[in-house]
Amino acid sequence: MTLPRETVEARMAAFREACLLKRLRLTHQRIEVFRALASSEEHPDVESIHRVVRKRIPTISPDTIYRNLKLLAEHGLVSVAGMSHERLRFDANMGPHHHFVCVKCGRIRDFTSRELQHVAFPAEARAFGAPVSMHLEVKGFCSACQKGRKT
Amino acid sequence: MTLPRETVEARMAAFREACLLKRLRLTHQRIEVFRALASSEEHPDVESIHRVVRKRIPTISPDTIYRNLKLLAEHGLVSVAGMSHERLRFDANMGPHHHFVCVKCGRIRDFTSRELQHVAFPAEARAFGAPVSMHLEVKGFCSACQKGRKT
DNA sequence: TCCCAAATAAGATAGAATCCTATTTACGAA
DNA sequence: TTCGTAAATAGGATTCTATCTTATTTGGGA
Ligand SMILES: [Mn+2]
Ligand SMILES: [Mn+2]
Ligand SMILES: [Zn+2]
Ligand SMILES: [Zn+2]
Repeated sequence: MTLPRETVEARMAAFREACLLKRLRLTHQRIEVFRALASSEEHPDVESIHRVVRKRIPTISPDTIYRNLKLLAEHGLVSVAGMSHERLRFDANMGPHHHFVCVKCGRIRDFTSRELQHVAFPAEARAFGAPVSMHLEVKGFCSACQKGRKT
Repeated sequence: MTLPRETVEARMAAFREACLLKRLRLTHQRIEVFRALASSEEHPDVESIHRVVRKRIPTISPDTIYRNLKLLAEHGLVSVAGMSHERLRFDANMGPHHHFVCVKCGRIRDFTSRELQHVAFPAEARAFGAPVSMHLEVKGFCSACQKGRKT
């Protein structure tokens, strides 16, 4: 809620534009859900957004927040922070390494990179506090899922 | 299950060693749970590990898998793949950027890095298929959580 | 203004992860 | 080896997030 008003307004304008283009109805619920997210730098969860939107639309249901955010994510208007939110998955490889994650089948493959091995914590990240680890996640289509993919 | 036997045996030996050192009891359940994970490159979930271990210990409960993996993760003997697994969190910032995630309070902060901006997909990752995006996650203690931290 | 597919509200449901507790067990000490 | 005890387990109960179902409402084109 600390974003400059003009940034939020720009996002709102782009949002309305994109919804018209994509034939997504501009319900007040949808607009207020997006506004709450677009006004935040906190990467909020559904409950947090619900608390905000309920001030303007007291009867809005959590399901509407979920439904809209999922829809907007599918249309590339918002994104989900972090990795695909499935069940917990574990790793016995405790050496430093990175992951290639297939966005279709969910398979996770390890890799190391001589280049990246020596990359220090970015100064921009260090400004936020004390980094302790770094993990690169490359998302894409694995070889198996790549063949037989549309277009 | 395609890992060389000697790799698995080395991991088992290190595991027993670490458990003795940390005074973690070497129960059959714990040993077999670790063995199942240490024998896999698939970053398996609890259900998958349960299926494997049940062949040797038919009465083992899923709770025992969860409990042991959580314990072992706290002791740094295994790790959890991907980012902290809490509820879904959303992002209206659709530009390319990375995240600093505080391991204590869970706060997520955006940053960009001129260096990283121009890093191509690592060849090692490209070998697995067709990469589409890349995201760096720096974990650490944010400034607020850093002060007043033990040691 | 009318129409209807899209969207919503509210409760039901599903599913992952954790909790509870009686029972069993690993392992240090005698 | 045996014993005592704190740690660990099994299995059912519980919690909690996210999705689904369905009756009702509504945005927006005609
Ligand atoms: Mn890995
Ligand atoms: Mn972000
Ligand atoms: Zn795949
Ligand atoms: Zn913090």
